[in-house]
Amino acid sequence: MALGDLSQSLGYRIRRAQLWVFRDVSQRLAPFDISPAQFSVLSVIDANPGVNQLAVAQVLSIERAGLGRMVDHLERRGLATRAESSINRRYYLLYLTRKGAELLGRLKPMIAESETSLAKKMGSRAYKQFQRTLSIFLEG
Amino acid sequence: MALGDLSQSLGYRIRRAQLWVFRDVSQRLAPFDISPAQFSVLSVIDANPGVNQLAVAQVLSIERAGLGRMVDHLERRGLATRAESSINRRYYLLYLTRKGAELLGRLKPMIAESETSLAKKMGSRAYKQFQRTLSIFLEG
DNA sequence: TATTGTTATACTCTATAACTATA
DNA sequence: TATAGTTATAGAGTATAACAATA
Repeated sequence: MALGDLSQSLGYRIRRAQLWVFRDVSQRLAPFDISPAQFSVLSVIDANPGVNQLAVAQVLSIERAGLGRMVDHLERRGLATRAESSINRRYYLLYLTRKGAELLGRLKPMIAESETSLAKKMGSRAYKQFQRTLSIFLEG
Repeated sequence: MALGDLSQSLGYRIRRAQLWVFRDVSQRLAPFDISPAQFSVLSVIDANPGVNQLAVAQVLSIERAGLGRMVDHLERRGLATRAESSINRRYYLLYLTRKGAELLGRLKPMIAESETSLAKKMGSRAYKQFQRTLSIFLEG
């Protein structure tokens, strides 16, 4: 069985690598009922307490409408809160609750394990070079 | 604005790289009303005339149910056909129609352009090393 | 006028299970 | 019993536009 043109496509290989990572991360986070996307939002709020929704959507390069629903979900689970801004009343200031911060603390080792398994699969030398090269995709 | 834990995650960078590639490919294929996933199926059928659906799903690492619907769609558009197997009547033998083969011929240069833009963004040296390293994700 | 967030809609993907027909 | 394919369903992700409130 041949992949045809796909076998020469780096874009397709990146897609397959991403699927591998996504499945690995999903399995490790499943016991906590957290998706990779939810982890990413918790991480950004944790790193930027009081951030507003649009800024989170922009740094993650996702749509604000989808992020709003994600925050609804995190709020319903008691992991994050929306506070009103006294400076700009269009903003919601996002914070992790204590419960959210505690959960994130337990998720971090799972993500670290996933990174380790990825480094093992790729080889640590390639892992480091990839880190450098792929940083260009974090903007835009 | 900080990404928090994500900034140290290669898995997340791979995700962002994949999003970049996906958007680039989608834009280039949009004039033909073809998605990246549809292109991948056309490529595999082209490279393996008479292949059955399960084999296509397996080589692309996707679900057979989803692939069935994709083939429905390609068949309705006159790009692929299902033929009955005289050897094993559970099989559908998949082929590109002439129209499908002609379309694929016009899509290939678009994908090649996307690969070029990716190589330019990453640097050709990294592009080549990535090709080698990421081949491990093509199985399983 | 432009920005932040919400709502609604629709489409795609993904995952699962149950079903058929064939082997 | 196992395999190839279909059908149905539900959930998640994505994209869009229209809208309200605020700047």
